[in-house]
Amino acid sequence: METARGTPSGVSCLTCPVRQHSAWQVLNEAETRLLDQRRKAREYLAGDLVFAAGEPSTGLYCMAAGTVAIRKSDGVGNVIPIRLAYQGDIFGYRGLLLDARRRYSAEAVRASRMCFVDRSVVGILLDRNPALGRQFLQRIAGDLEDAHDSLLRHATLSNRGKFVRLLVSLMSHHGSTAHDGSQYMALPLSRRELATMIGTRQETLSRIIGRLEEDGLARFSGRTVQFTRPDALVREIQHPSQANSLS
Amino acid sequence: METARGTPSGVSCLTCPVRQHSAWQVLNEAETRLLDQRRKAREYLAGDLVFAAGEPSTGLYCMAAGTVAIRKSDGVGNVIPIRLAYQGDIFGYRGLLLDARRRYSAEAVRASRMCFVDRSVVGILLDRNPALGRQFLQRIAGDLEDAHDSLLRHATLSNRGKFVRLLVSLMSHHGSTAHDGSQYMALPLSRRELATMIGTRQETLSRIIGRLEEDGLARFSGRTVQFTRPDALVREIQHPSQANSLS
DNA sequence: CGCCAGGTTGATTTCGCTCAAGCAATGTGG
DNA sequence: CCACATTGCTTGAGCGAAATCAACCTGGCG
Repeated sequence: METARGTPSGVSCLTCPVRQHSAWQVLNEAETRLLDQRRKAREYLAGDLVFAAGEPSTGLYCMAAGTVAIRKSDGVGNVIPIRLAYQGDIFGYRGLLLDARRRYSAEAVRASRMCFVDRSVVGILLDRNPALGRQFLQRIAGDLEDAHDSLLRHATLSNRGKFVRLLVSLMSHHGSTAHDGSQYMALPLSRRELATMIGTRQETLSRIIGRLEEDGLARFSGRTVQFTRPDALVREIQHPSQANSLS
Repeated sequence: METARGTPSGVSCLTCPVRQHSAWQVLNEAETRLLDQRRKAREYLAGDLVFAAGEPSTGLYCMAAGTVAIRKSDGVGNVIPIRLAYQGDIFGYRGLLLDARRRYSAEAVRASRMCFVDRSVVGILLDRNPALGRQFLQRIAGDLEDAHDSLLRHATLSNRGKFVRLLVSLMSHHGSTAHDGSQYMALPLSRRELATMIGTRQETLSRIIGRLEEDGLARFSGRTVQFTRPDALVREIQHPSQANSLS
């Protein structure tokens, strides 16, 4: 939680290091100033709910620091993580742009700081700057691409393959590299959730983890993971198995 | 193929029965006339490729009749069907709006007739009528929703459950109801493709089909399916299994 | 201290993938 | 018109992977 409180929230959007990587990059100075005046900085602790499925969409969120998990659930208690949002990511635009109720829940998995932008402000900016609409369109198209990639991988990869992919992707956001070339990170999700992301049970994941350790590819201890040979893991998923040889 | 040739392609967009259900519904008469003048009607036989992954996106397609399968493939020969497009559906907008190369392939699975609309025309219409952009945005968001639903079902449903869902959804587009309340249709895809849509092998699907017949829920013969008790099938997926009781 | 959530481990069974054979419908060339 | 190949689908046997059920461990917490 120190990370979130570390940076003061009183800074301006104009100087925000996040801006040039976000959808706001297309705004000019006047528009950015408007955004800055009307935004509301909010802080969340790990476990806090940002919004829940079924709520009306009142605005969108721009991540300044931390990690937020976006999850989808059906009516009978099944929940799957859809994606994680990090610094610079904007989320909540789907419901807002469609003027629909939230179909996902968003929960801070670390202490996080983000700016809330009300729908009225987004509407003004969209009217003034058509490029912003195109930005959001591209984000949604990117989300769609990700979802289809997941579908394809679910259909073709082994559980181990899926998990390694997931680990490598998480490492790219959460990881640090040590002096000896190994990489390490703190897992942002529980094993149970990691298991549902690859479509298996927690017990199965536990055994997969055991096998990865046997093979000397990674070391797990609580929430921390270390890739002892990062290149070997990357090679394992870049040289993928033809069709369904689910071995 | 008679279905496709049955309706003359010389009709105007203004009188097209498809229009009021499609994204074009927001166009006024002048805009519709422009669309009509610049569209190019094209005919495809079953098996014909409309576009392939990797091609540049030169425009979009509006289905007048028939069925088109949109598929995604990775680099090593794995292919999964993403969705089927029917009369009134528009496809190819993703690549066009993002000005990107095709990421999917589109193949006519029945003889089909569709109108091709060049990117220049789409650009003009988007500039003139902002509501059209919103229409496409909603379509993409809908596609995203579908993809996430698939992910959730893949993670939670049994193979049988997934197949029944797929059947019911296909029936809603391809099916007819008989005098005795039973429903029937001709399957638009091969068993192999149906199998990949639910993430299994064709042999497994064959056994699932056998079990459905044993249970007296459906009858299969070649490409035709009959739901003897449609309500029982719907009940099977509406009263879904809690969590992963993959029985 | 006992309780609980999160995680691991083990024993058992079910499921689905693989390999292989067979079969019906369709096509092809002699 | 017949031998033959091809394609789409079904069926069977064997086996490996993963789900299930259950016990157990660990650390955190009232």
